[in-house]
Amino acid sequence: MLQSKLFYKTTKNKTAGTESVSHDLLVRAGYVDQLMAGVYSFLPLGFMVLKNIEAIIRKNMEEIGGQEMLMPVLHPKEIWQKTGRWDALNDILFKIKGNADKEYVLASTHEESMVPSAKKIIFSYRDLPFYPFHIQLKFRDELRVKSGILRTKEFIMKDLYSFHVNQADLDKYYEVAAKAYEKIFKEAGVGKITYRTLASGGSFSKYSDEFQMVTDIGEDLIYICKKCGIAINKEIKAENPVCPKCQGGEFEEKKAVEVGNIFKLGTKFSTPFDLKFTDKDGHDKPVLMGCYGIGLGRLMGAIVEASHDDKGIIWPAAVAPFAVHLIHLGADKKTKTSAQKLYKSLQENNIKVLWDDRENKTAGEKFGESDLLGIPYRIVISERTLATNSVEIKERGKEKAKLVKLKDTIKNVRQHQ
RNA sequence: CGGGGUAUAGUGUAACGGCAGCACGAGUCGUUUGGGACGACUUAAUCUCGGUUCGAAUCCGAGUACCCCGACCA
Repeated sequence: MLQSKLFYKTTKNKTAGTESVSHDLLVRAGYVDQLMAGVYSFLPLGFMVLKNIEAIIRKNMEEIGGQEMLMPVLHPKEIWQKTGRWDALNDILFKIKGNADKEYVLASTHEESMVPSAKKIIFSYRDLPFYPFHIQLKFRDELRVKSGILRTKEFIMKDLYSFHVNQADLDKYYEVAAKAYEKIFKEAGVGKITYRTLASGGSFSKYSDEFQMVTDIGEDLIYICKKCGIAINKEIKAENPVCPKCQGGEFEEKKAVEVGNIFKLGTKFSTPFDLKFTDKDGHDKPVLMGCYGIGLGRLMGAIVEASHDDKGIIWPAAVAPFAVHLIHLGADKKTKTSAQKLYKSLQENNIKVLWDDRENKTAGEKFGESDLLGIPYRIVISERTLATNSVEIKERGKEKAKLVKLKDTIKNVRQHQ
């Protein structure tokens, strides 16, 4: 991608009226654009990051048997009345009216549309288990939006729903899903600061597991067990003075943001929709369900909260919009030609590269913007480096740059990927 | 929804009740090119409605929007 053609604009000025770092940086660096409170566009750069996050999630869901599908956002009122959530979620549900005053819901989650589909597919124990998932927009009229893309009224979420013949099968799969979640956060570059956290199950069950990323802007307080590394949410800490996993008692208190949550739904939704199956013994039994969510935009914001410095964002390689930020300095033809060649060569080797091909920009401007954008590798090519047939490679977030022979550039970048 | 704050060019900020200015950005031309260049010219703003006043960006009232704190959530 040529930077001169990229649909974005950065600014040196701090975004007015923003408190959180991710909000400020993502706006300033041209990743997102706010349309109103809690509603954002993902500009090309931001969309690239979002798609990278999505790809990691999709891959891991498919690895545990997930089948991706797409569900409607526009729901009829009746299915929400059936589960009681037309009233229960009244505060956050967007209810809209169509022709002839017919009422609809902009879906805030998708059990209500998933279960009716399952009812047409699942009849026998032979039809179970199933693990459909989807990645799409959901709407919640949050009473208060917060911190840029960390809490919004419209957000992209992955939800996987699992259907089981009995509790043992649900319990087993729940652990499989939890492992997949740990893998997702690890692959997204935040595994070391994201903790599986025992939390309240809300209206679904006694307990659920949250995945909490430690950052100062976090809204939740979690207690991390120093012995085994799992955590407990403050909301249920009083009930669990010792670690429920290893019985250890020493905790470290941290602020964290919830980037994922998994629930055992049990029969919460199969009962109202009368979703049942015929078991081996010939009797009808209710299907047991689990649900497993991750907010993609929130994860993106949380990553920025956890990974930045005073100059800008520092993307983990797996989610970065580009692997390499190529910068040429100086106006001489030879430098630009060499940069052009390197750009082509990187592309031919399937290394995602953003080339700052702009003229009339000083080194300072290019470097400053590069730091703000946060692409993992910065490659500088200039008269100075070309004097030794080299380029300069610097990792974002590290102080030192190194000179690498031009012909070894690709190899060098590869090694670090 | 309760509480607090803010509202001026694209962005960030000034202006005692008396000529709306500065910086960045953007545009044209020229000169520049290793950490946020230089010169010349240009572009563009007082949230809305009402009130007070000779006169309102400024004071008052209402509305709206945004940010922050609380309850809730991915």
